[in-house]
Amino acid sequence: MIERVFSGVQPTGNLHLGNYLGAIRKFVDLQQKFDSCLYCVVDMHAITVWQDPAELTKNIREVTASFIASGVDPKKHIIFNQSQVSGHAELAWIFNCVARMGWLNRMTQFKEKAGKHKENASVGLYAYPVLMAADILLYRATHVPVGEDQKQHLELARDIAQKFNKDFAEPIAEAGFADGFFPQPDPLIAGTATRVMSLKDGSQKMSKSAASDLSRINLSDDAETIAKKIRKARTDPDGLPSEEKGLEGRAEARNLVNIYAALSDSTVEDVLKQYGGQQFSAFKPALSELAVAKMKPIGDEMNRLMDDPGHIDEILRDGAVRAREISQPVMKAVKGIVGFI
RNA sequence: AGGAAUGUAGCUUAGUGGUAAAGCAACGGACUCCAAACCCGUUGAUGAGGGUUCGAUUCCUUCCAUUCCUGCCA
Repeated sequence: MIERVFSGVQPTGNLHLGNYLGAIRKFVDLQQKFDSCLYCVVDMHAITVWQDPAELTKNIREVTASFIASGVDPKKHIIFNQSQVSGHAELAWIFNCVARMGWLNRMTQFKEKAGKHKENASVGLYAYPVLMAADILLYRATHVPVGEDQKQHLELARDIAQKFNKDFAEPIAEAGFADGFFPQPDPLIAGTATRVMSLKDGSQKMSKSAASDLSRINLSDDAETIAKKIRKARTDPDGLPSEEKGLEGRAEARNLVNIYAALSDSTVEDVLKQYGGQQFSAFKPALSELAVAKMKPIGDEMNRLMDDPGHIDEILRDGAVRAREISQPVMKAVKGIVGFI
């Protein structure tokens, strides 16, 4: 069975440094290691909470642009948006009938997102993890880069794959698949998990929904804005320690060092070796120079790409065609297995 | 499906038939190695439509949304 990576990013709102360091940038490394990578703009997941249609269109293009600007090769691998490949929806329905309500009731992310108003959440939000399982298994993907918060969803995908294999063991065997039809997708925990925290509160993840825009660095921020945000980032009264241990209990300081390490492709240890003992007034300008140097080319390239939406759409269309080539035989087999004519 | 209640700023709340108030949040300044806290300042709201009235955020009415209770279905 060939190894294949599937990863999705939701086109909702602003992309920020956390999205970049936590996900998008990793795609570039993965495309060296795996022959087949699918990078999917999951627009169908996005609408589990209401999206303004015009904004959604723009956001789909923006995420696509961020992939390309970050260095993903849309020729060698596949960049596409989910809704153009109907197999996602078709397989999700079949999986809806495989997955059990009890499994979904346990999903912590639904509980968090729906909050106290569970009755008011969309059915789609509830069924979200099933669609995600379909995304992965539609391509019989073997490796899925996931963050901590998505681990539970991946486990559900494994459960669904397993139950499908078991429920339809006989027709699967008849179709010539000896060890089950769907593989068990594995999580890809990429090296140092870069968790980028809010610049205003080191205990919160950097997020597009935080009240203050100063808490995040957007991919669309210009050099001046990036510098300002880093200058205003929260710290503490001490200087930088020379060893990692000195960052204990100093979430904000650690976050800035983490960001520096991630952007410079080095380690926290190396950064502290260089900046240990220095004041934030020295470190912050260095960090902001580094951030601008790394982020600005990406932002510029995104802007350039966004100026020609037709070109982006063409890339997505081409990706969708190739994604369909992989998924159609899978879908055809699945339909046969469950007994559809 | 029946009944009840609520709707004021991003959030939590006040209030009045005559310029809509506060706390938190946000933003700016000051302070600070840079920040935080404190201090100073700024932005920002009556769900939508209709009616009564000189004047409606307030009274009436319709709609919409939300919350609670009861029932029905699964």
